[in-house]
Amino acid sequence: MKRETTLSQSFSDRRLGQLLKRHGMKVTPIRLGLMKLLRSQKHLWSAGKLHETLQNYPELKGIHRTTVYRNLKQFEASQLVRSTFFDTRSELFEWDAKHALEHHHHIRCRHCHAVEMLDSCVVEKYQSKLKEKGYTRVDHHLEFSGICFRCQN
Amino acid sequence: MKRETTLSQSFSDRRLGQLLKRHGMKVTPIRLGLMKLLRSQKHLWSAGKLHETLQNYPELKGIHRTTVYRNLKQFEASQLVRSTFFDTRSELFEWDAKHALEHHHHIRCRHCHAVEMLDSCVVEKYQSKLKEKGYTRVDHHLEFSGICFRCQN
DNA sequence: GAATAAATGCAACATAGTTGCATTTATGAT
DNA sequence: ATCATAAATGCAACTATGTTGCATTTATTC
Repeated sequence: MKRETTLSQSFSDRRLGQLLKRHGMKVTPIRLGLMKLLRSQKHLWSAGKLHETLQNYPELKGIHRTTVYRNLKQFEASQLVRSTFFDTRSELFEWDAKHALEHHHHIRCRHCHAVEMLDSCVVEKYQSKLKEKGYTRVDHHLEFSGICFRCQN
Repeated sequence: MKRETTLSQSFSDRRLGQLLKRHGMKVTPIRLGLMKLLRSQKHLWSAGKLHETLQNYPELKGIHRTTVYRNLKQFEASQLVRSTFFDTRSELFEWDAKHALEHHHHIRCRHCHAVEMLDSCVVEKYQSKLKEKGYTRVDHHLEFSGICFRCQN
């Protein structure tokens, strides 16, 4: 058991390490841990939750919040993650190392806070109208919320 | 001059006071000041900006942040204001005492931060699709940004 | 294995907002 | 008009989220 875990981890680490180097970042245990968490869950980690969860890795216990924030900023600059926000106070990050995620939005359950990814965007076409109003580089932020089927009373 | 100002103020105060009472709130100078600011500008005040601006009224100098936050919460509960947020960290409030504002969104200039109100919503229809996915009470948050014509280099 | 540039930890700070509690004020009843 | 009372306000402290400068440690390159 120990062997498999180690093996698969080191295989994974190698690929993630390459990714970091390709973007001019050094390969550190914290970065690898962050990447694994971000990648493991389809979407949307907050910096706080990532920091908290990393403490479960014994070798990463005690790492500093600041480091998590700084690494997330770098990941974002290198487009390894994208960020968004709901009406929570914190920025949320999702893994997109392969730039494979098309422009999309999410719906979050206001009860259990589960997030689901949505595949289309109804807004993009509308943006041309805003350009007619004189705006350039128009962008938008759109997120949905509701009560998911699991949480219907 | 003094007379007109006082007169118009007291007329305005009376109407605003009625509004407060109708919603079970006492009529206080701070509340009247907040309402006037919110009402005076078409849209979107932050709590901080409201607090700062109220200090210009000599009779309101020194009021406490907490009071502004609490009053805004109450206004929101009474639907005298609506709140939204962009990617700024703070919640923004807009006056809607008459519930006359139809569901709408805004576009904000990423350079000068000016906000313009938009009159239509392309998203509402789409929400029925989300209900088909099992979500109830579906809502959305949508805001646009761009560079307005005044800020094109 | 040493040099060096980057990453991390740490303390301090910033911003936005909240909470409990004591004091003050607005209001309705007398 | 005054009083009782509930609500509003001020204040201090606290929370959450994030940032910055600087000293120390670590990953990488030679």
